[in-house]
Amino acid sequence: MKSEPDAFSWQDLWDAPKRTTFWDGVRNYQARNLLRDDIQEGDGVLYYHSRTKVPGVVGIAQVVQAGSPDPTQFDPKEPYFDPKARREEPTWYGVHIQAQGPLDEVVSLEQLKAEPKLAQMAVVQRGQRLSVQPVTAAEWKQVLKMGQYAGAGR
DNA sequence: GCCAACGTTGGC
DNA sequence: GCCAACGTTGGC
Repeated sequence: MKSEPDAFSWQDLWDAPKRTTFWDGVRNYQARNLLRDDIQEGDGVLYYHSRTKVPGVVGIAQVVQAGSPDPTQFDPKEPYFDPKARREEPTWYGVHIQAQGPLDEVVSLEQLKAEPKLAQMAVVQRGQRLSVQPVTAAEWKQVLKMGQYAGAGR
């Protein structure tokens, strides 16, 4: 999952109540499908900082509740308000995620691109802009290894 | 249903 | 701040 640290950083998630937040505001259909249909409770999350000096994976989170309707689509005061969204059949979804722990070493986009094992990873593909992207089990392991991830709760 | 115009994303 | 990439919009 990509976030711009100016908007909501890894530290913001870490400092949040129960280190948990609802990942809302996604307004892209491909990403919506992932949030609504594919992402399951218990899935691991690579937390990625974009539009920063060194973009890359900074921490590990976990999905603690699978997809549910994103309330901001119904609220005219919200920047993510969608006048076409209907409550009977919500257009946009989000998931609840909880921070597990920071990587010992940030794994930069540059490193991701340089690692042959990650050549197929979504985030290194040209023109890839989705804010939520799939990660395979092998990619997950490799990124944690590169980040010297030492486990949760620190 | 085509496609130009426009808006957004995000690395650089 | 630039601009390539790509999604969306809307006229026709």
